[in-house]
Amino acid sequence: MLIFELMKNQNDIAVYLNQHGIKKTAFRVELLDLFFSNSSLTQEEIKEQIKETKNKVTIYRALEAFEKKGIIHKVPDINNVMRYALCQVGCCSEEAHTHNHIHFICKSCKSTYCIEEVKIPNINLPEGYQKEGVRLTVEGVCPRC
Amino acid sequence: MLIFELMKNQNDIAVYLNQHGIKKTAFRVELLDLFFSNSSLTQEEIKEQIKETKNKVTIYRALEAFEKKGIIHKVPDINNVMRYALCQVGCCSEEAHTHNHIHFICKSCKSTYCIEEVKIPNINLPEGYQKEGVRLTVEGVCPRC
DNA sequence: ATTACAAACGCAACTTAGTTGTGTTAAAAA
DNA sequence: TTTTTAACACAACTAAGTTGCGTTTGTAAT
Ligand SMILES: [Mn+2]
Ligand SMILES: [Mn+2]
Ligand SMILES: [Zn+2]
Ligand SMILES: [Zn+2]
Repeated sequence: MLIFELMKNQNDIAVYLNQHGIKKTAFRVELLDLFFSNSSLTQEEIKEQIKETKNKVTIYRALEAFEKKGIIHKVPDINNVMRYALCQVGCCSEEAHTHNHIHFICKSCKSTYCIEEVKIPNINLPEGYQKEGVRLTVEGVCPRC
Repeated sequence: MLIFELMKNQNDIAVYLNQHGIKKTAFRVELLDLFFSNSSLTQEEIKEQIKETKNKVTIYRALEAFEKKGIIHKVPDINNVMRYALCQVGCCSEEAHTHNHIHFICKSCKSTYCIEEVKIPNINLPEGYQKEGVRLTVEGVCPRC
């Protein structure tokens, strides 16, 4: 289920935040709202589009809180800049992030997509390696470009 | 074939650099030599261990040259810091990097390994996505830890 | 409604990765 | 030996991300 099917208005967003133990400040409501219309965001892009604050620290601390509560997750960019994207509803929580989808980065428009339809295949490592997490990123051209 | 089987002494290293159109300066010989004894290196780690220069720019430009010539390749770190590792002999060149192995990052000792034995599986993307490159990174604990 | 507490905010100051330009040095080709 | 060009060093810069601290504000208890 996609999260934005649940979010009809600002009030729903505030409730969603409260359910995750996050206070509904004007900025954090606006930030979560912004994630509904963007497949992924960098701190920079957020600063450009958000009205409620221009403070980098405030943005980073909100992102940190959202991630810890299982609302968003990190996606490494093509240039090693961190991007952030929504988690599926019910997928992640304060206890653990459980998604195992791949990420697609468009070389043309620089968008980053969470491709839920494509799961990360099982990887068999050589003797002695203990696997704890896997990241799989595909680069190329997205359908819109 | 592993590159360090070929490199018996400093002179072999110099020849190898020249074959790739890179001048044999004391620093670049020392740098290439350093890669033989390290599974991967960051700019920072290089600066700590190299005697011939402490200049960040010199290091970055050497890494850039090595990568362009197909001698080393980039590996994104767990914290989005770039690491660098040797390419297999005959695998890559000035024309193209052709490796498709996975990378393993040890959470304990922070080492990054190129695991040549494990190839990146084929990924089938949804309609409309054009694949150009794939990165697969596994995090966990390495055999030595 | 008032109060009390913790979460969130804003500001300043900092660290570190990575880049760009320019003049100088030195390796290799002519 | 001379010429060419890659490589180097230095300074100055951009941008990501972090830390500490005093202030403000949301929320829940009284
Ligand atoms: Mn994702
Ligand atoms: Mn590798
Ligand atoms: Zn695109
Ligand atoms: Zn290890």
